Amino acid sequence: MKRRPSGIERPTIVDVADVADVSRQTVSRVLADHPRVAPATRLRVKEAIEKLGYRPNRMARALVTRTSLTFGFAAIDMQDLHFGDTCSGMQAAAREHGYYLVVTELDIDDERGMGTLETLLTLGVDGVALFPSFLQDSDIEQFAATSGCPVVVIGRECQIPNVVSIAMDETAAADLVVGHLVDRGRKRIGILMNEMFPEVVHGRYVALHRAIAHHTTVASAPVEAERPKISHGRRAATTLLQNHPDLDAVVGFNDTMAMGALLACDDLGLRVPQDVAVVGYDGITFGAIANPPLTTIVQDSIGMADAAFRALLSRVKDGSPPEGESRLWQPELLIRGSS
Amino acid sequence: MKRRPSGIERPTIVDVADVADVSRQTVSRVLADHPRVAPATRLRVKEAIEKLGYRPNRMARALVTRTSLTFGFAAIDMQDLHFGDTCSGMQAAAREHGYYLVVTELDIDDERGMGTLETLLTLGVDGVALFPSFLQDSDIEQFAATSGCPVVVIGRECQIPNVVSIAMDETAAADLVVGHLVDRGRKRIGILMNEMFPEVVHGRYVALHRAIAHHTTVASAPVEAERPKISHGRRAATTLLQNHPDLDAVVGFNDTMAMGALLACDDLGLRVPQDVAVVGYDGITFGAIANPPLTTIVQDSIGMADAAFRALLSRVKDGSPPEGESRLWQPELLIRGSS
DNA sequence: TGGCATTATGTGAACGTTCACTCTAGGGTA
DNA sequence: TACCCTAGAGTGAACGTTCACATAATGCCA
Repeated sequence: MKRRPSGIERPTIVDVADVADVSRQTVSRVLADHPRVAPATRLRVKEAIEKLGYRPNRMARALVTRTSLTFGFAAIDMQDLHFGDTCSGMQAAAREHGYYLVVTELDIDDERGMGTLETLLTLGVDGVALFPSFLQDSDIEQFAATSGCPVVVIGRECQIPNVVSIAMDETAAADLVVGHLVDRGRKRIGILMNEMFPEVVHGRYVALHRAIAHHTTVASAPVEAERPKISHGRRAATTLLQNHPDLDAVVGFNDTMAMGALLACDDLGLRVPQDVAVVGYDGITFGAIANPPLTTIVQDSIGMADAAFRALLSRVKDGSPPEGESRLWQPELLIRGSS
Repeated sequence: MKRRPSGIERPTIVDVADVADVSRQTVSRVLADHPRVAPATRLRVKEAIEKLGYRPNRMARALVTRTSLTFGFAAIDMQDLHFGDTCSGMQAAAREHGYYLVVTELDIDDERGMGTLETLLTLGVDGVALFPSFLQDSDIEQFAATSGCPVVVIGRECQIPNVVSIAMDETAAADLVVGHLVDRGRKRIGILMNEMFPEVVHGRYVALHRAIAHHTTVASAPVEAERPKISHGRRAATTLLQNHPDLDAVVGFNDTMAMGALLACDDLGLRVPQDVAVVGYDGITFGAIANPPLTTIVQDSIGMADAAFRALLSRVKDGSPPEGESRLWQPELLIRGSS
């Protein structure tokens, strides 16, 4: 009696072996480009593979090798504009090295998102990239310790044993932003913060505060926190500007919030950049069509994605972290019309 | 001698069985919520699972059941703004049903993208969703036939045996757009087309042409085709408007191109909407902050993603397509300042 | 008591692959 | 001839799970 539930039967290595009249081990050797196969045999096997349309079963292979040539990529939010760049970049790097990327969205509702990560493990990934994970450092640390596979955190600096973090230099970015604003004569800067995922947000928050204290005569900056969406940014900026009429600059946690701030300025009859300068983070394309075009901090998403992949790969290969694993990525300031 | 290459040993079902002092089959039954397990035994097993932190190995399970509870989601472009919505929606639906989604980006460079799809199969997915696939119908047909798993195409209507397509009603959308423009007194409409992926684009192209021929006195509309990016849209719109000074409306293939058209109008000193009306497709958030805010066609991405998942699921479960599989999704017109 | 369901649990094989090892034929060297 | 080496190919076991079947214990009824 057949067990196979339905559908087409995909050929197995044994089918190939039968057709080529060799053992399955020989087929396996051809697949792995093992040198000790006679040229004639190799040819016969390759023909059989072609003829049957055989594709090796990665699951069976992973079961015995304990290596799936697959990395997991766990993101908070696939609608995030960075996600696409980073994920594409990692996919490209992975493909180049014969790896496969399994992408998943962490479930925020799930208690601390750990459940989804565990499921990723049951899939047999060899390593995991967390795209700016909202998980707490302690959770990541525990996961890294018990998962038995390398872990990389992208987009957020963190000091966790055995975890590589690929992140932008927030201090440098804040210096660029605040320095630029001060150069343009701004004296009083307000901040639009992301109220979600404190673990992710904190570094930028602190860096901006420090830079403002350092570059301006005012020791602290007023802050309004909301979700990182246009409408929320608009609301937060309205509140901020109404409560602090002396502000002559607003820095958004990201471009989306900053674009909300542009709308808020319009609502309040404030001219940008004459009355208020607005700066964002991320360098999203749509910043260019904002009115006025948005000044923003850009980072090398693709390069960071590539580094993340290489970090995982080198960990898997020889267990050691790659060179310069914790170097911070330098941001650039893209000056446009809003400042 | 140990084989395990490195890292933590994850407990297996046998470890659990040892601790709970039962057979592995009993553990398996507890995992599957099989009724024929004594309550006391069930409790003991669950405690052992908890104590060891055991997670079943999906690959081993998939090997024997020939079912991985995993669907593949293949996208052209993860930076596409629809991608996030659709993918999130499918993930949510999948998670709800105990399924897992493996997301991958099709490699355009790869000869017709088939290689990536094949790799997806070696991962053992139970079904595949193609997010608006640039693959040719014949390739999809062949893939559906040889893969032995259900295939769904999202975002593009196609008539392929055994393939469910989840798509918006392009005819209705074109009628909405053109009808609206004609209502506002527009007489001469130009089209900004996507030059990439003819298979994906064709339906919208034809529908718009038909609607224009039907609603206006002009039998045909001038078309300019470029890549669906802001800068390309700007260039295409400039060309279009310069070559056809009589145009009083421009329809963009998507919001991104339409936003390029807004810039082009600004470049050419044309007022929107007084001189030229501009309409896009997709309803992306940033359309709201364009200047003026962009009129656009919106579709229910989440609902479509959900339907795509259910289509795959019902195929896997009983081999039959779900009810009303090929119904088209109705678009809505979101009227804003640009028309 | 015998007979027969019914419930709870265990056993061997299988899924498709690779690993560690064995076997064979042929050639070179002393 | 006797010996060892090497290239080429094969064999059984293992990876971690579930399936189909077998077994043991229990309850019920005649």
